[in-house]
Amino acid sequence: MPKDTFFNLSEDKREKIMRAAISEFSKNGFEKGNVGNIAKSAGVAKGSMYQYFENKKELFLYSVQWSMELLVKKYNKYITMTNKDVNIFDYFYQNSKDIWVQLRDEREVVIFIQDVFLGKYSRFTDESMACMMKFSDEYILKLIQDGKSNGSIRKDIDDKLLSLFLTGVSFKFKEYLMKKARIAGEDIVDEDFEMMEKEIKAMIELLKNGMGAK
Amino acid sequence: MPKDTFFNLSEDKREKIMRAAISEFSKNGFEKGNVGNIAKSAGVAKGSMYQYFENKKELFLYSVQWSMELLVKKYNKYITMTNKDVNIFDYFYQNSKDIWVQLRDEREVVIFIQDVFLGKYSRFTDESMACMMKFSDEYILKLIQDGKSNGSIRKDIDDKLLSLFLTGVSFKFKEYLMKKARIAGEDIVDEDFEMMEKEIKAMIELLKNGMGAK
DNA sequence: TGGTCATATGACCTTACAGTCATATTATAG
DNA sequence: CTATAATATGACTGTAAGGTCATATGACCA
Repeated sequence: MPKDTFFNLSEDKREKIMRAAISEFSKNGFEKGNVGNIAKSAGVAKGSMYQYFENKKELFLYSVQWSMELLVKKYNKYITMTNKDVNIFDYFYQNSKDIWVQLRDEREVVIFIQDVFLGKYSRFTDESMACMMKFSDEYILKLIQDGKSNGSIRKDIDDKLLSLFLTGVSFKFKEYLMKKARIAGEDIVDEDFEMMEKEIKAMIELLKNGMGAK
Repeated sequence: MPKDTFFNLSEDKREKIMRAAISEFSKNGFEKGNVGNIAKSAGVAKGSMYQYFENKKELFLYSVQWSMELLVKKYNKYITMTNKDVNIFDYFYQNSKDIWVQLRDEREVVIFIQDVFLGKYSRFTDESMACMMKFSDEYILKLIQDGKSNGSIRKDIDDKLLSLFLTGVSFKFKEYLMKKARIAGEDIVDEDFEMMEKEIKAMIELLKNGMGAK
């Protein structure tokens, strides 16, 4: 957690610092990520960074936290998630669409967070991060159990394997969406959006009925 | 490519060096991976490492190459792959089983290579590595096209999406197998093997027919 | 205006390592 | 047995970057 000094800054300045950090870590990873650069991009002195954060690791971990909080605040990500009666396929649909929308105006933050989840910064088996992952895993598991009891998911396969199956597809598909977004560039047109929506639906069809010919 | 001096060493010594390197990079990643440590583990002087390799990056890249070659040599991985009439589901089955078997006696090498493929060392968008990935992607695509024409794979979904679907599951499942292997420890018993075989089959069932209730 | 406290700053310190090099050792040749 | 080339070695160098600190700046109060 950052020092008090950091929270005494204006919201604007804090945001500038965090965005600079996210950008640097995204580009160069944790080890090569340079605190001096971050300071420069944010328009503060390097020494100041150490008035705000204990060390580079704390800065990194707070970058993750800040990003998550930003996305939650802006898009209510986890509020929609905790609704009752969420079908796992609807969840997949919503989640994919969310990411696509978020990529429009929060490209860097979304890419950063996805990389964190995809294990690019795996040297941090930090508890807080492990906790986030576990939380997400457990949510999926719950959806699976619900799906089994309401008859939308087959019952003959172990929950753990179903979860593996779903998250595997999910991760890969997100990766793909992000690559597409990168190619599409800054502004994503409606045509891209329609295309992408079709692909999400095709993916759900595969999740439901598999790739084997019937 | 290492210098001539390296190839003048005995096979044993070369192996010792490469295994030391793989172990170090696996444990600490590329940036934190220490050439001095590698030298010490391999029982040579640090200076010698620079008689063998131009720099750390070359050492790393050759570690990848060496690992691949070892696995191919020991298990004919890519020879079985290029057989005619390979069904994509059989391929998945064989591939998963291969990894499990290989984990028994080449744990470190397999884990290293998997991490490379899973993008843990993603700062290396090296051509040679990108090439490996592309090769593997294209093989999958070919299997999908074959599957479509011989009627084992549904035709109403785009190849690219099918490939995404399959590799997503595949990656995640491999990750899972490796985690299990780590837990099982040094020696994997027959019971583990049977359990794992059941799980592979369940996964293939999901790939074929999906997770939706029928 | 002067005093006190919080914050900003960048020169400086420290450390860790990648990479070098002069020298020692060993192998090969004549 | 000597000369020469190839290789091994580890002390040394250079440098990048994380982290510190004495000092400057500015805000707030009396």
